[in-house]
Amino acid sequence: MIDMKKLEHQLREKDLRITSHRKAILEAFLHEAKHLLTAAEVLTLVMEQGVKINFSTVYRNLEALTEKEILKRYNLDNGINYYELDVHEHHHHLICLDCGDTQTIFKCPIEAFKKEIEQTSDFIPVEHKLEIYGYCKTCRGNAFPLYKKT
Amino acid sequence: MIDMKKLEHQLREKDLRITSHRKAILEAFLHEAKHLLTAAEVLTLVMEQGVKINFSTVYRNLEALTEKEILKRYNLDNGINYYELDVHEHHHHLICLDCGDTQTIFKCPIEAFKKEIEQTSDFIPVEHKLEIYGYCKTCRGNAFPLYKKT
DNA sequence: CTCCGTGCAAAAGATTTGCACTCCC
DNA sequence: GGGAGTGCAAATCTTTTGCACGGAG
Repeated sequence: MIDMKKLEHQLREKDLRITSHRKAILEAFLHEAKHLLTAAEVLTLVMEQGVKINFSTVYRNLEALTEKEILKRYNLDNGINYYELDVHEHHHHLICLDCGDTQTIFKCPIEAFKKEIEQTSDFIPVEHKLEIYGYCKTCRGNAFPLYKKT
Repeated sequence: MIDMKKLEHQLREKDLRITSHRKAILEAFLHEAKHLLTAAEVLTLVMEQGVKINFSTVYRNLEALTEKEILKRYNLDNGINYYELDVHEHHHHLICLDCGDTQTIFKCPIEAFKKEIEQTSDFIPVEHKLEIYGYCKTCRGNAFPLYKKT
């Protein structure tokens, strides 16, 4: 499993200094059950650890950590960037329309589809963006009155 | 096929007044080969028709037309909203990483996958977001030096 | 001691909103 | 003529950047 020790190792390996802010940010990702976090959420979580931090620092670190493939960035339907620890394994998210919680699924129906596209059209698929929105176990009770959207 | 006459009919039906700006905006969508347009592109295209228009008007109309299901909104990977005429038929887009052009595909590999999720997990899928990024016929020539991203 | 990292403030880019004026129905 | 639609400017929200200072290696 991934822990702070491994993350610090990765930082060193990738020429990123180990600062208290950096550690607090990664701590936030490690301890937050909800996998996907926005910059604002990261800021709050770091603050809650008692670490004073600025938005620039959050953004600059999210950027640096993403670039070094320690975090992975997702631009969801609302246009806001979300981040999670990069597990280096292709996956997608099930996102609850009610509580916003996310689950990860490692099965991907797109790879075969991409081959099909490549063979039947003039387009060369490279990457894809797939998110599935719906209702999680906890919220499905509240869901049914709304359960009519596409 | 969809034309201005039909669009005007839809406007009337949905209690939206037929204004010169509204018509110019829809005209832009009708005549633009590239299906997906940003607010900025719509503004430019309307201006090119010789119609003076303000950004607020563009945004307010894109919003109103989307709400009435005359347009459909997509939030792409870059976090910007794109719009197209709502054809009321489920489809996805192939988006060229080089020139930004989009193709529409009506085949969707997700529906079956959603059933699978519903049966094998506690999550109730409702809708999904899928876009496939790659290189179009025109740009695939330039593509190969870059063709290594996931 | 040298840069990388940080805070602060200001800027940037996309989008929204308040208010007064305009014009469709 | 009444209310939806528009222009303009200012505000919002997310994210980026310039510059001077502070701390990790």
